[in-house]
Amino acid sequence: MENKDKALKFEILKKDSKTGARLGILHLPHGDVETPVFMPVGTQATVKSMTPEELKDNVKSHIILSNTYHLYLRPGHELIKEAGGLHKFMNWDRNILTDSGGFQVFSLGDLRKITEEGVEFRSHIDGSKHFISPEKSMEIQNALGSDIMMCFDECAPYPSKYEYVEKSMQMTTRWAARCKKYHKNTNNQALFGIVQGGFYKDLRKKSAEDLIKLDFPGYAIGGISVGEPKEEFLEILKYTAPLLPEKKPRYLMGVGTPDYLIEAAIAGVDMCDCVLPTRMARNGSAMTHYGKVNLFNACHIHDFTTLDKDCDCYTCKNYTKAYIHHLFKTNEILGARLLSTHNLRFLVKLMEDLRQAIKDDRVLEFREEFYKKYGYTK
RNA sequence: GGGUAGGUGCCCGAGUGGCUAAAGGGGGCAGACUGUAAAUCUGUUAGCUUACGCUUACGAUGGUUCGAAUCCAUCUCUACCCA
Repeated sequence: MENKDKALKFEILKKDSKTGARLGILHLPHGDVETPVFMPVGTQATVKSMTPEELKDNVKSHIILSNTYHLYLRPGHELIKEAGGLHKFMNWDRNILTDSGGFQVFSLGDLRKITEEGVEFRSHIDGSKHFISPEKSMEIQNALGSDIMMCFDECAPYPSKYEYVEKSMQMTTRWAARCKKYHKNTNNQALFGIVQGGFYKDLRKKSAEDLIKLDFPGYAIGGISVGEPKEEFLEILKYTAPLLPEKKPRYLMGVGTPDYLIEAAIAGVDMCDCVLPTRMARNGSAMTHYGKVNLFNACHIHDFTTLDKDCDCYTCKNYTKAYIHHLFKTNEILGARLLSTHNLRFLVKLMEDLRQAIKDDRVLEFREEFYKKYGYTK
């Protein structure tokens, strides 16, 4: 089953006996990554408000995301190539996964026009017109030099009609073949395929089967967590993950609440990413073992306790809720930084704990304990 | 002492006869955020009531009018200018 891609080797160390969860290591050009893993998102060559040192020392992250579309627009992939690649440009010597720009096809709404050839965008910055094809996305990601690249795909909105999703999924598969064909730097960059098919099981199955024929070193589940109810999310997640090759890494795109991460791992997913921890942080909310905490709320004015007594992060070791509340009330940027540190560490640590639970073969117990504390009724 | 401009809801501020419980900011209180068009967005912010609604409200008092934050008179306070 070894394919010719040298950039990635995936090793599965252990499987949980009662769930689909697995413990693994991604061997990548910029070091090993233990899985299941949560990957912080740094769209514009920066995980907002965090330095790479903080990501290493405080968050303890080994892989982050960045974005093709954004970096293509600014500063331009040629400039990043000139800088010596994205790692050097942003001073991050661990792994980087780049999204293909496919999600922008979804999120930019009426700023774009999709054809078989590719997608015509109007820049969200200045309105200028741009065209990204599967080949162009590969060219950009090659120039960026990320360790894992993503195929250019279309992420269908929720809800969407069957006929639309079917056509969209088929095009995504054709685009995947074109990506695969164009991408030559397989020794240094692993290219993942993305399963689409919305919330229709037969389409998910078809998408997975066709992509597997193309033989990618890893597979992502896209088009999920786009506003659907949790039951539908779980249904499609549990259905889709096992369709993907057992021995290859599975990446669930765009998932970042603690419960979704746990459910994803249990379904057999190895990698997740999300903007949620950093965005929530900038907007004043913290994820904690005891549920969500909004630091803007007046109940923290005199609260000189720490954010989360079970957290080992820099913020929780050094600061009180009263202080962080004050920082947000006064619009001080340090508030966003401290909460970003905490939220990212919280999710990275959640995955560390989950990995330990897999080692100890007690994933379901771990989930129950976590949910009980967090306040989930499930 | 004289003159001028003003006093609007927690604050700033629009409003010059009915569509005004009163625009818009700010502040306060809450909510949302899931491959980042997000340090963003949404709701709410006189009192009573589940609600219909009722009661108090635009410095004070009195008046004109079917009807006044808006017009008139007096008083009062503030700012600036002149003595």
